[in-house]
Amino acid sequence: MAKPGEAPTMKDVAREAGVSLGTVSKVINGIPVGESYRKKVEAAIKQLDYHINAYAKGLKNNRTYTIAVILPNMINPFFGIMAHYINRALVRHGYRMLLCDTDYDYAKEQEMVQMAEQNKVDGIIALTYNPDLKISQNVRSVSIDRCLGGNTPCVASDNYAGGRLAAQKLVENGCRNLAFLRIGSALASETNKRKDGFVAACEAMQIPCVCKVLLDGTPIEEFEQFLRDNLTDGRLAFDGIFCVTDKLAVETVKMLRRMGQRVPEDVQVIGYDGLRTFGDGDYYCSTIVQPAEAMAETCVRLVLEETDTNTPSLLCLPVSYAFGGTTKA
Amino acid sequence: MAKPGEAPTMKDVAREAGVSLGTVSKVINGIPVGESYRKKVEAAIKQLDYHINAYAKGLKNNRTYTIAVILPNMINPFFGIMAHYINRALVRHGYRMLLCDTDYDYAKEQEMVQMAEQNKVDGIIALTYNPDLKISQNVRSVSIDRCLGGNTPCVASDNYAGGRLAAQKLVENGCRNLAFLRIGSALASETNKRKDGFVAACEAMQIPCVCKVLLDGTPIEEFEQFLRDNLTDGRLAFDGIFCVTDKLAVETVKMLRRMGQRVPEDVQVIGYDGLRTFGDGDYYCSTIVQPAEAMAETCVRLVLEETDTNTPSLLCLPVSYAFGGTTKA
DNA sequence: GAAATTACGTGAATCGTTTCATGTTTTGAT
DNA sequence: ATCAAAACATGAAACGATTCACGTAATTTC
Repeated sequence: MAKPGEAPTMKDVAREAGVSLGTVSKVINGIPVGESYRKKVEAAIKQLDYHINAYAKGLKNNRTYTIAVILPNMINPFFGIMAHYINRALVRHGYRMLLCDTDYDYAKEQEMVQMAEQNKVDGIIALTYNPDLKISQNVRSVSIDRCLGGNTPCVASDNYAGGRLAAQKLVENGCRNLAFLRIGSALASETNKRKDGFVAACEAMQIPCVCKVLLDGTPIEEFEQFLRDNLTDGRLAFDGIFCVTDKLAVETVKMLRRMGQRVPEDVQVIGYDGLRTFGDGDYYCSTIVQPAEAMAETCVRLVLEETDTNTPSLLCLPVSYAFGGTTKA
Repeated sequence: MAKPGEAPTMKDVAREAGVSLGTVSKVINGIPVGESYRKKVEAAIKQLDYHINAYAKGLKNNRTYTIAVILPNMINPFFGIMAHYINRALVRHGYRMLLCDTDYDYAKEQEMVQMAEQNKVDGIIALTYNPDLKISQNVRSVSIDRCLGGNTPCVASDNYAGGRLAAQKLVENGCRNLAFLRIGSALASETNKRKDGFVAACEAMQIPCVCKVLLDGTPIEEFEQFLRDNLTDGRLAFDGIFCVTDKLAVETVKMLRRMGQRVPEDVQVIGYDGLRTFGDGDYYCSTIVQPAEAMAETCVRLVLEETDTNTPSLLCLPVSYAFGGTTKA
């Protein structure tokens, strides 16, 4: 060993094994080398407990095998699930994940993108609702659920089809007066298409449909007010509600029950995301299931692959419906 | 700019600004430098859109401002919450988080520790149930909920006090026949103390208490069998159950209801963790709340601080009780 | 106003890898 | 036995940032 406290370097290994630096490098990188040499080097590596210095390697190779994943918040189970599957796919490809939880802070988010660029990550996967996020063209990037423009392809669930599916299921289950509830950013995101698909399906089926959209940050109580405004003699004007997320659906069910409505007997509710309690239990509510694993794998494939002019700028993955007790079926 | 495609280096900045490398370095690191020089350098940096290369910096400084966080699975909300607060605390200290989701795979976990060591992270925070995890003494480390020995201090909620608190609450609420349910690793972990505290409190209060412990991987149905074995004429032998996690508590409530028991009227159930739906809604069940944020901050403080011989090897943070509908209060 | 002192910018050396032109050894053919 | 070709180990240079011994210019002192 070189100095007791210091980590050994390739030079130490070379000295210990009695070979040259280049030979050690070859052994480490699996480049063919004479049998006897390889054995000597391997012995020395074990002997010194040598670990390669990823920073020196990254400096020389200009590759770090690290992908930055930027998302708003890890407490929200949907983001946790995405992070899990993205991590799994990255590890399978020999990459690591630098995870940046932005805490829904746009400034922090932009900082983290810069940090990622400085860190010379090999790519960025961003799940963000920040409309102004700027990602350098020099680094490979993929976004989830929001198109960022530039060279950044976007992976999303098929929000439009999901909206349609929600409407169809509600109508199949006997609903004749529908409502759509959404809370979120005012800006165009793929998420808006949930509404578009829902409304389009309602029109096609000639079913009346009311939309209530709140801006991010509005207290959730405004929905309760909205619902109460549509209540006459204990009867709600809607018998089917599509909520833009499972989280909102769960809140809505609570509000409805507070108002004396029975779910699903009086009103049926469908959410969007496909979340389950603890990841593997029941669904929180009847829901349109996002293909989280497929989305994660698609992101990873895109961020690692060479892009060409044929790379689509938006990839929509198919959704499905899952019964979760807040509809009749 | 040097070459069109290449990222500019400090050398390019120096040339553009007409100063030396050392001056550029000083400006970047906030070391005082003549006003006119600083301005020239700052202009050049903006002009070239220069970003420091974190790998060259890491190589030279032997510090990367990156902490590896190892946890079993990001889908489990408790781990997501811990990751969130750990990330927040790290960012506040100017550090980044390399997150390793091991998917409950011990081999992968050990690999990730090695990867972290290779990557020259400045420290490791590990939340693991692997009894044999080896962490090099050369890297600062902190564990959560399981003491790993060596130089790795452990941060945990006060599991023993939590167990006692659960027993006290159940008895306060009128229970006179208690049970403890646990599923998990056979090996000693801090988590075992939940049982110890619970049992000790029962003895102190002279309340009978039965423990049922299953090994990891056992199908959950075995608990149902256990409960049915304690059912005579529709009456369960227990009127209060403490489950080792909220997840198990939720499953247990489901089983009890399937068996025709009313919760909390016939049987009261308390879990452990303090999880809430979507992070900010209601508790899943009545529960002993782990101080996740305080634990995260303690971990970060420990992993960044210089250790000395006075550093405790185990830090237990206080827990609290939260009502979540599966007890009478 | 000259010498001494301070202030500060400079650039070569360094961190631990990888790469490639070079040199040495081995192999095989004649 | 000799030589050409192939095979393969060698180590200096390079990646980009930091540091520190050095040199130059500005300031102070008597």
